[in-house]
Amino acid sequence: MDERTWEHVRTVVTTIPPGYVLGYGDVARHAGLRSARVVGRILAEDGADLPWHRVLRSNGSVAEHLRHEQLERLRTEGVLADGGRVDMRRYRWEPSAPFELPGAE
DNA sequence: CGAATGACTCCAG
DNA sequence: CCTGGAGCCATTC
Repeated sequence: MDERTWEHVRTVVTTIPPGYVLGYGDVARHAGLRSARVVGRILAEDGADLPWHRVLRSNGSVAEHLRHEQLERLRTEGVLADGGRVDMRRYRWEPSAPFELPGAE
């Protein structure tokens, strides 16, 4: 793994504004990666000082061992999870359209 | 080098 | 909408 790759991932994750989230796959794309698993691995090892809680699965669920902490952190930012599941359609952050009205499906 | 593992994703049923 | 099963990528044994 190149150092640059890690930097890219860190940059993307840090860029996600509070109140919004991204999927591992999304972060992978923005960072120029092709695998979401790699993003997960990087966050697992180097995500301690990053807003890693703003990254979740594409379906809005999160890994079991992180479920509690992650959902709690998101909740403090206004991202509410229903049934242990976050509404990606509502909170998903798109760099090109961050001004989409919340709740406006 | 092959097999197992994990903060994942997609497709079928 | 929920479950399984297969695919994927990099790392570790």
